[in-house]
Order: sequence, then C-alpha cells, then structure tokens
Amino acid sequence: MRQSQLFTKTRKLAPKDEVAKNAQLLIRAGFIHKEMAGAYSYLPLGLRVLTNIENIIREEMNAIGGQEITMTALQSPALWKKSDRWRDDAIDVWFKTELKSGGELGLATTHEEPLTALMAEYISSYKDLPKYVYQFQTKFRNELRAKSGIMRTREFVMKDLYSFSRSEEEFRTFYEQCAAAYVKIFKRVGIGQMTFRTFASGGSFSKYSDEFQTLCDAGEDTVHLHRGKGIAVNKEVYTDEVLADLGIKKEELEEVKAIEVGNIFPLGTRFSDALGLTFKDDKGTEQPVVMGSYGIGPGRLMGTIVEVLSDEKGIVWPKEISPFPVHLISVSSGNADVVGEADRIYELLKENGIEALYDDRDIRAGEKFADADLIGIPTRLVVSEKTMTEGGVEVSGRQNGATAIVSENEVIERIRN
RNA sequence: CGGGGCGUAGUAUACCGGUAGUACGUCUGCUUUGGGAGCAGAUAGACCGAGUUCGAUUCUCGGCGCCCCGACCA
Repeated sequence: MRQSQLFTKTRKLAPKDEVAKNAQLLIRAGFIHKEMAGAYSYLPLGLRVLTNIENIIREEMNAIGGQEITMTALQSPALWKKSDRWRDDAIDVWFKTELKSGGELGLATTHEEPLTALMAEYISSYKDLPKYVYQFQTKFRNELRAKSGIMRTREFVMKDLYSFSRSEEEFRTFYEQCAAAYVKIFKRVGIGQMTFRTFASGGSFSKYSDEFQTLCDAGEDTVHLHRGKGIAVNKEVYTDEVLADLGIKKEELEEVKAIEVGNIFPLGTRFSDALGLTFKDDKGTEQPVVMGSYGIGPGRLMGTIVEVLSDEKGIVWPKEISPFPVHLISVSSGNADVVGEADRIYELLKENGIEALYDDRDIRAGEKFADADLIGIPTRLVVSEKTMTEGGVEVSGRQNGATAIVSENEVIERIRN
C-alpha cells in the first residue's frame, strides 16, 4: 500500500505515560493506540502483524487437529455456578454486568465452562473422542493493575484450545503434540531461540503445567533456566522435589527474567465432572472426559517480539509476521523520473504477488529512512537517481543494514525466498 | 488492594498567586533534497469540581485519569 494513504503517522517521541518499550515503539510507529489503561486498539500496521501471528498459530493448531470456532464474550452465570467459579474469590478478575431485565452476565475471562457445556451436546460416545477445539477470542480481565504496554491488558484476544480425550494417556499424547506445535509457533514468529518450555504450577486444576517463557528483562516471571537441556523451571515451583523429578541440578541453572508467551495445562475432569461432560466407553460404562487447555495471547506475543527484537532505531520484525514483506522507498528529490520508476517497481512487485509498503510521500530521504527503521519491515528497497544510474534497485536488510544494488528480477527472487 | 509519583497546545516540556514560553507536529511562502533540513510567518494549551484570595494554571480539599514498585495473575 502507498504510505501516503496510510492514516497513521510516526512520531519522534513516545507519550510520557508509556514506559514499556513495546508500547513506546508500537505507538511511535503507529501500530497501536491506547484507549485507556490496559486497553489498546490495533491500527492498520499493527493489525497486519497481529493477523500474521494469528495465522501462524492457526496453521499449527489446524495441523494437530484443532477445529476453530468463536464463542461469545457474554457468558451466563449459570454455567459458572456449576463449577463454582462465578464467585469473585474464585476468579477475581471478573467483569460482571447485568441485563436490562435484571439478570447477571459475565464478560469472558476464559471459556472452560461454556465450551464444556457446548461439547456435552455433541459428545456421548468414545467414538466421538478425542476432539480439539480452539478459538481466537476476546477475553476481559479486570486486572488490579494493567501494565507493561500490551503485555498485560484488561481486554485482549487469546487463542485458547481445549482438548477432550478418553483417557489420561490419550490426553498426554495430545498434550505433547501441542507442546511441539507451540515450539514451532515460537520459532516461526522469530523468538524460538530464546523461548523455553518451563515447568510450572498447575494452579487450582492440577499438580503441574507447562509454560513457554521467552527470556526478557522486561518479563514478569522469574525462571531457572537449564541452557544445556533447553528447559526451565518457574520460580513458583523451584523445589528440590521438582528438580529431582526433572533430573536437573541447581548448579546447572541460571535465574533469568522471562515473559510467559504460552501455557498448556491439564484440566483433568474438573470441568467435565462439574458440567456433566461424559461419554460411554466400549463397555457401555459412563466416563468423564479428560480435558486440557492451551493458551497463547497473540497480542502479548507481539509485544514480546518487540521487546526482544527491537533496537535503538525501532522495531525489527521477523519476516513471517512483518506487516509487509518489503518497504519500498522512493528518494526522488522532486525528480519525476525517479517517482515514475518507483511507481513502476511498486506495480512490478504487485504483479509478482509481493505487497509492499510504498513510501511515496513527498518528504526528505532522511525522514523516510528513519520511519522505515522505526516501522521495522525486514527488507527495504530504495529507488533513487543513484539506483537508476546503476541500473537496479537498492536492497537492504533492517537487521544488518547491508545494502546492495541488484536487478529487478533478482529483487523479486530475493523477497520470495 | 498497600506504597510512591504525575496531570500545561496533537506530542514532549518550561515558568508563574496577576490568563502561559520553547521544541517537534500541523498550515503558508521561499530555499533545500541519500539519514528526522534552513529562514520567515501562522495555528494550537492549564483534567473536572469546590474552597482560600481582589485575582488560582499555580495554594488547599475532593473527584477523575495516568505511570511506577509491591501484592495478585483462572
């Protein structure tokens, strides 16, 4: 798209009330807009990134048999009363509201109860299992303190998948498949090397769970990392017993700050028991469905990527999630020939299925380069008098800055690969 | 929820018990044009309410909002 048409603009300074690097850069670059504490809107560039992240997650969830749905954010108290989680001391982040007619409603913090009830309508036999259902859906959590930019907000989209299995063994198999899918996801979005499966507490559901923690000083969590094995233990469960179970020694671990970018945990029969989700096994005996839940917050993931991969000039997007694969910049100095050539290259890219962000604005080169660095698209193409004289297009990488003049055909080849 | 801090043009800031100055942005003009250009002109501001006072953006109280530390985080 032509940058002159983009309604957002960059700014040199971040608002003073933003301290978190992720929010500072994303606001400066025009990716997000803060509505209030803990609530951010996604603008054109930001939405593109978020969508790219969601699509990667979607592909990997589909690959392990996930079926996508969308549930409502409005929730009926009745289901939550069955599991005894309507109480504010059971879930302290509830946003509750009421109908004009007087009845109470909850705004979704999570979806175990309604989905379990929904699945009960379709699951009755062992032949109906296992099933894996997920969604990208808005959660509302009335956090006492929103913080860290888009990392801890009161309204956010979460990918939550729930598994429904016949047995603990069957559940376990999927649990590990999902863990493997998560590893792929974090690798694809560019933070694979610094993200580690982390042994954690199971909260009120089970003895244990697994988190995926990305090393980052801005993180809220503290983990004990075993670099050799590529695993970590959350500080919450950093005990001799756990270390023994995992076969690791204290001396081999380093304490680091990290951001929880995903988690997976067993639910057992906590919700199937409460809401009556059962199936008949092959002997005709009624059994509770064994469940698990698997979450990733695409927004938090986006914030984490900014925290971890940006530099002093701005954001550095990994190729797979960049808002555009390439940033085309004309350095025309009012020269109509250069404008014409840049327009032609823009069309050429389009014809080859490459959607560029085309900085066609009539401003000085320095400003364009500074904006491009801030926005962070990984590949930059420059068309100028110089490149026209040399008979090619200048290509450079956001990350290493190396530039080269290459032919049009080669440009297209490079971007595709 | 405990503690701390802060609310001044679109953004970042300054000064002041006598109605506010600078920079960036935006607009006009001229000059410039490969790393956020220069000159000239213009635009635009005290969170809300009450109190003290001749007079409050400034002081006091309350409200609202925002940030940070801690607690919390299904």
